[in-house]
Amino acid sequence: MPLRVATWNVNSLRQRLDHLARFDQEQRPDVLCLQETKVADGSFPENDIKALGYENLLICGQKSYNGVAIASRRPIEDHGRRVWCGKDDKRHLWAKVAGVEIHCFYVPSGGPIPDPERNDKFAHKLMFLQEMQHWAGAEAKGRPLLLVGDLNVAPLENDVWNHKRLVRSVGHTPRESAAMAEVIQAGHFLDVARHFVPETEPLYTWWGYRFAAAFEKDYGWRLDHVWTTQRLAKRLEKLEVHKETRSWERPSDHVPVVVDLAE
Amino acid sequence: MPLRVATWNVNSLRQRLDHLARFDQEQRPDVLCLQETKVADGSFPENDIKALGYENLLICGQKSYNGVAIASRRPIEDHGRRVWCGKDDKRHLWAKVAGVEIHCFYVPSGGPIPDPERNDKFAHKLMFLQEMQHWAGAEAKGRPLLLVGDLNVAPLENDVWNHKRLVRSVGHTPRESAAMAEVIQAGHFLDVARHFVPETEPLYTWWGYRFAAAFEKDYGWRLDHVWTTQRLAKRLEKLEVHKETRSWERPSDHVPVVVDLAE
DNA sequence: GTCCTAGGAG
DNA sequence: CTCCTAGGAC
Repeated sequence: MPLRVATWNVNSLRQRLDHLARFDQEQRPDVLCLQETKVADGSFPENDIKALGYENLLICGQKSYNGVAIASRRPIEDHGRRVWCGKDDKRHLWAKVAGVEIHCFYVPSGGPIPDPERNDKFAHKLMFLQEMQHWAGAEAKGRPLLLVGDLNVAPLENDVWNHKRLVRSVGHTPRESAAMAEVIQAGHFLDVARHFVPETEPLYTWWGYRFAAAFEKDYGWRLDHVWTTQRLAKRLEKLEVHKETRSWERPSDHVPVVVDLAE
Repeated sequence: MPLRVATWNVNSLRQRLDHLARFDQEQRPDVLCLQETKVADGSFPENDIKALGYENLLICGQKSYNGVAIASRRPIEDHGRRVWCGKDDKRHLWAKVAGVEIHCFYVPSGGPIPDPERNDKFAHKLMFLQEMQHWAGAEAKGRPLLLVGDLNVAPLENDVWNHKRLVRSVGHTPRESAAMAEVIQAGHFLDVARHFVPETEPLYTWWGYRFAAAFEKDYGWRLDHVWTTQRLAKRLEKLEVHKETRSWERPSDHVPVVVDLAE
């Protein structure tokens, strides 16, 4: 049995408990990394998550915005979190499970305008990616580490439904793609989804709510990622993007991504 | 085939379209009188209601609060509405169907304190009932008229789950019960539900949301009423309170009441 | 569009 | 508790 890790931006954990239960039943991950839980720690639905069999919980949330959590069936051997850009806005958490350091990230989305001078949120996003780069070079590289989460960047042409149309849109600008490439380089990371699915094929994990037909027309973006350091690369067995959840009733705009690591 | 009329405070029509469809399929009323539609006329879900077979629609709504509607499978021969207490807050509508003048009312709920000096909403409710009394004596009496709706008064002891406890609560005060009795007297109305169900038996049409267990414990109130003038009394066939709808998913706090009039 | 917040109404 | 409004985030 491999170590199975899932990452999912649930867009409000309390609104997604049924989906989480169904997904869990169908995929049975060992570790669940959640983003955008949007719940203060005191209101976290601990019992619901434990009832699914996740006895080991790390939560790092706040009211309304952001928030991450890691739920594990297996013991958590070590854990921690880091504050990014001097803002404790609940975007990162890590847990060591079965010897693997699993990092759960929620990178800022970056606001509407891809210009750090005119848009503080975009500046925050770039700074966040830069801090990730420094951290990757200093701390991640060379360790048995899995980095997952909603990184809010679709770096490749086939990571969005229309590269030409979207290349000036936040999430797919060359500047963000370059920043993401630098994080990968600094940490010697492997982009696991693209390890299994060639760059020539479209691959998406997010379909917006705003256009009702976005999912039917497959107007998607690959914003959710799974990376490993080189030390774990040989243990990769498979990766699946669970697109079907996007057609469930009242879905998250993101779908879960599942990775299996041989033990 | 009798003329079947249903009254239902739906607590937002747009939130209750599925319930309405299910109720309609099971009971097939000829005329549907709705209260608390909470929708402006421009946003009324006309197509959904017509799709159920109600080709004849009267709507009288506004954004957010109140709002009434009459939907009929049979032709509407005449119709109208009256402004009560000088406030055009969408609480009344009437339609003549098969020779019967059907009046749909939504009486103000009356706020929390049963004192017109300290609570303008209670004063408004009492004034509304008084205007109904004048109207009943001047206009309703002696006509073939059916008055239905959420009257927001449970006038008898067994119209609430605990008379003693609730006798000082708005909706069950002696003052409101007396005001309602005066409307009935002025219009020579028959309280149809109590014509079929003895006053010694509890009979409710509303169970609040605030206590989760209100429905299971049967902490109900009879706020929704069906009255006829004497001229229609001999045509009464039956009355049913469709309590089962209160246990459907995401229900209104009120349940529909259905009356059959022989033709 | 679908979340979140808050306040108001019931 | 379940509606509604608005504004904000994504």
